Amino acid sequence: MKGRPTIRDVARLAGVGTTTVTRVVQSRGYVSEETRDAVLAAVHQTGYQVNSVARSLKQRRSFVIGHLLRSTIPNPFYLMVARGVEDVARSRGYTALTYNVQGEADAERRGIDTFLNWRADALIFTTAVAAENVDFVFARGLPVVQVERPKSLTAPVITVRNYAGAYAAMQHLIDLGHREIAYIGGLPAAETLAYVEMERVAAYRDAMAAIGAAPAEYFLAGQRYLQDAENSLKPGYDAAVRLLAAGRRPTAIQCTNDIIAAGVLQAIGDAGLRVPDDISVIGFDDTLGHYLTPQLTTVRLPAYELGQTAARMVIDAVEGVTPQEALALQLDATLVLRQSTARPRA
Amino acid sequence: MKGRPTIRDVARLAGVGTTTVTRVVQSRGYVSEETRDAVLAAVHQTGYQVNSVARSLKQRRSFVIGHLLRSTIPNPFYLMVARGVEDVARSRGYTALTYNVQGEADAERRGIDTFLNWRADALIFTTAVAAENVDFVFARGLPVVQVERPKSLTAPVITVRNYAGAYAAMQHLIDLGHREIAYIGGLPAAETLAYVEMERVAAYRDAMAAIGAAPAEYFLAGQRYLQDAENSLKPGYDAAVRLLAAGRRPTAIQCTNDIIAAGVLQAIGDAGLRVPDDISVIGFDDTLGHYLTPQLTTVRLPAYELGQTAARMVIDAVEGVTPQEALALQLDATLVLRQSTARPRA
DNA sequence: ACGGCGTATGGTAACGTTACCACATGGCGA
DNA sequence: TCGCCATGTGGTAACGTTACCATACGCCGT
Repeated sequence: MKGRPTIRDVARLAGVGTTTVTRVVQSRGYVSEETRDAVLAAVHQTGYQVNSVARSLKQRRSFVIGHLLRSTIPNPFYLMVARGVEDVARSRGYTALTYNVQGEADAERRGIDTFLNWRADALIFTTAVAAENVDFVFARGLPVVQVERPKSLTAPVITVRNYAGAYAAMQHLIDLGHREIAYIGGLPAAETLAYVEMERVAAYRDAMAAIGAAPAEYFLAGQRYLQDAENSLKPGYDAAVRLLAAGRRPTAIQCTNDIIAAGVLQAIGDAGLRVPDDISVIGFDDTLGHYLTPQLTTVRLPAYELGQTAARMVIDAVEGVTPQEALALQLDATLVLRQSTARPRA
Repeated sequence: MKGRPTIRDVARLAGVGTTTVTRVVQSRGYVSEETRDAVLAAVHQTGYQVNSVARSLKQRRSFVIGHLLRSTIPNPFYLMVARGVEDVARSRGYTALTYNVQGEADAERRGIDTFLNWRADALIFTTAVAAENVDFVFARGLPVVQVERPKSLTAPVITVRNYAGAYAAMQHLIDLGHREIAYIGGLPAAETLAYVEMERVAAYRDAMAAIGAAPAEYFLAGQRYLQDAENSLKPGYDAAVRLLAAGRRPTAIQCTNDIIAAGVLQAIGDAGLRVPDDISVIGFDDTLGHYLTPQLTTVRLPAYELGQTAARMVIDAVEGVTPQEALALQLDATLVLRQSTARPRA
């Protein structure tokens, strides 16, 4: 094996200059039809393929979109975002490459360096870990966008209308006749104003206030409860146990995500109660809802669209269609009605 | 912004030659301590970072491990494999980059081309889509390994002991006293001899034969039932409905994966029966088991270890420690006992 | 005194591509 | 007739790094 054929091999075989081969391969510039055919034949015969490394060195760009995925807990959501990014990137002639960050700021930093050193054209953070990492990239002038949870307050971001989604869920419960609705959420870390949890809680509180009911909120112990499957279930379970043991039992529970809801469902079952007959449960994110018994009414995040939009934004910026400003986009979350909600007992 | 500092900028600032800078950056070769300090200071001052593109061009390799992920259905399993790959790659000085294939042979092909053009040092297929794609890479002499489901019969592969795992599950049911055990699986596409489904079915049949019981198998309609959440649940549900309607109801159902088991659980619930009191259910893969009600007894795949081992194999091959042979490794699957299995009704 | 070796450093030609310039031809309008 | 422009093609110098020499200085053993 003596190395892959280069553009010079092709040029020699076709009896043309290397420049002409480039022109054919990139299909731009003037090339007569016969020359093109000859070159294409030579390409075919040699099995030539561009060396992206050399090309990137010369062009000082790579047509690579770096995607930094947080994915602490193995969560299908991230995979769907990645798909959206990849599909758009591909359709516009770019390659999206994913770097898994596993929720660690260090790893995120390494990922950034990797992509920077590889001259990625743009970066996408799907749930950035550290604001300074995003800022660092943004400050360099590289097109960048944050998906879902903004960390940097200056860099562009595309988020979900969590408030509206959560409010729709609450409205659904209220319309069914519920008044005693509890909320189980993660403790808002308050790192960022727009932190999703905050929006979801706010919607809950506003909805309760609108019907003149007193809120009953339960928050799980902060950051690390979503680390792995084993530990992610227990907090929701425990919270529900406490809730059910309380004097005045709520008729419905709104959860800040499907994983918590799964724990809640199990606690309710273990207490000998039934969903939705005895108590309604509503989730968020639609990561598991479909698989649970009963199937969970939940709020679906537009994961795929989030990815698509993010990719479009950065590529537009790369190509100068849109100057990269600190804009913020929002996509709708949609309430998905399934089996875990019903009218309260009379 | 006039471009990033190059090795020449650093050399000039430190008052040395470019070669010396390289030696410092790569920390190999002879460099006196003072020179090193001077260079490091210059590196620091300029904020220099290697240009991986140029380096790869010169070295004709990239220290990149290309990871082709199938991930048809958003499945946490793939994320865990990816993590294993990345952790090992990182610890050995490589970067793992992931390309999502979405179950399409075309996309897989594009991913291969991308990595080849970028001079990746090795490729990992986590559940390859097409055998010829794997063979193509293998034939080129590039280190490569298939994870979980072998497609190519010649390229190295690392799989799970599905037979043993499935047999352990069966043994568990048998030990509990079950004799009437049904099996719900995907239709073995028979593309490859080692297709996981086949091993799992074989274990089921052998276990049934061992107790002199007649097997009762239900196969779902082939390939596409695992495409998305919406459609993936129904087949298992439907199969269970038919099963329950049959004259002689089984006391236990073994499912070929957790998703099917989730559908089965729902069907059993809708039929007014209880798990595990009326009927035991056992899953496979442990992708959902934990979240379902009742928590599913299932067979856990060593996803993370699979990824780690794959990365080690290819990197060993890259570094010539091990010549890349067509070897096959197997890792153990472990039975996880949870709440969905119990003694049959007396 | 000399050769050899360990240490230390620098110059320069690649790696494979493309940007840029140079050049050639032919047709067309002034 | 001349100049200009569209078309077509090729040579060559980069892009930023590292491999491979070449060179130089001590020190040590013989």
